[in-house]
Amino acid sequence: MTSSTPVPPGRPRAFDIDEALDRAVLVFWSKGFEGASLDDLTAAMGISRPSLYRAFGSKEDLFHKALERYTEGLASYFARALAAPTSGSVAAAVLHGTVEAATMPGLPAGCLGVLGALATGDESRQVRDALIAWREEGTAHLTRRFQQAVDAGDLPPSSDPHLLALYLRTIANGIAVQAASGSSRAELVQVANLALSSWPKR
Amino acid sequence: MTSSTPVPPGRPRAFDIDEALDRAVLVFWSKGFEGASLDDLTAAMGISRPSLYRAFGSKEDLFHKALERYTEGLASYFARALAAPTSGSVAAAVLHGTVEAATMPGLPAGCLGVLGALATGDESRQVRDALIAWREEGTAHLTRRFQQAVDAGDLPPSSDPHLLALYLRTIANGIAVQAASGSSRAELVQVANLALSSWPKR
DNA sequence: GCACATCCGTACCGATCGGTACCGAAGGGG
DNA sequence: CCCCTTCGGTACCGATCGGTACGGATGTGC
Repeated sequence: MTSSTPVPPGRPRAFDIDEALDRAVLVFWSKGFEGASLDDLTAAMGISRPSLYRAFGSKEDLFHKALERYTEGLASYFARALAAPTSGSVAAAVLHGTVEAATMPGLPAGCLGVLGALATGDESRQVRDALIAWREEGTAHLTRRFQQAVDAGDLPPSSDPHLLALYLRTIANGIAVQAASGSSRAELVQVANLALSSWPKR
Repeated sequence: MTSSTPVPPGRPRAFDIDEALDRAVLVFWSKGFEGASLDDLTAAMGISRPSLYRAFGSKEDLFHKALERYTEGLASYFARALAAPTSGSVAAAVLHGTVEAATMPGLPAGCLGVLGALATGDESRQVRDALIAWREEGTAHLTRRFQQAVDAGDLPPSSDPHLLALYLRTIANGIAVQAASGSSRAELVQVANLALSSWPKR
């Protein structure tokens, strides 16, 4: 059964193409497509620039192959979640899998599929941090507001104001990404209402 | 009362600085900080490159001023929402305001605070679209799965499989942004569980 | 009307971007 | 042993990036 490994002519490749692809996944994941320069990629992959182009075609081709590998690897929880027995267990598996994959120690935070065209390069890190602080400030405002609500008896004493604020921020962030992806206002209003249905009753 | 407008020496500015800032907001909003080139900005603002630097300092300074103006303008719904009478009405005002602001006809979709360091320039539009398609595919899978659940009696017949799928995607996107912003796994697990508490019962 | 300060825009800077021409090296097939 | 094919890296390409030097224009204060 040598047909599965028909030794190609010419000088053999001196690096493991899958291992190099794994390195590329990490770079795109943490820096995004635009933020990942060829120097970043070649340095992480341990190969030269022409080697990258021979093996993967172009930066964009490389990104698509990295996304594919990410889908079959670190994001494979999604496919497994679809096979869960009930809709509730599907939903739980999707969200818990997302949380787990987005917060893996030693790996970039977040999801390549969301941040790939979104994350930023080194040069504008200050801007990115400023925006994180901007969103953080909003969360802090909400936390204080919900603490007042607890104090006023408007929310059950068992409520966690910070959790509620973080919950709202998360929904709002998700809505922003969905809107930028083309979701309609009517759809997102329904999503918002569904998210609000789990709000604690007084 | 001329002290409030002490006519400065030198040649007066030939353009309205606030109007130019509004144009800059739209550019950063739709293309992100890195994706917005100086040519994009100067073309939209109708001023030359040195004029931009004299009036705003640098590209980064301009971004911060644009973010400030966005906060006080199109994102002012957030400050108003905090003043709503009950926590539930705060939450509803925040999410509905987010949806409305993120889907304003004639304005960029999404939120400058989320997409500012995230959106992409023209050059990688194909990559961005590919990622949108990637997330869309996931939503489609979930929709089919939940349709099966309805057919099997696992979900109430009144359930909307597409809405449930979109809801999950939105939460997952928000979780990814939060994770990239530094939220811990423990926090996000709580957020996920809260989101799951509104899942329809059989 | 003259000095001064600021604005205007053209035309340029070095750095970096993604991508490639080129040539020596390393393998298999005849 | 030679040819062919592919891989290796150096050194380069044009384009674009953010940022600025500079000289002419336009206003106020003396």
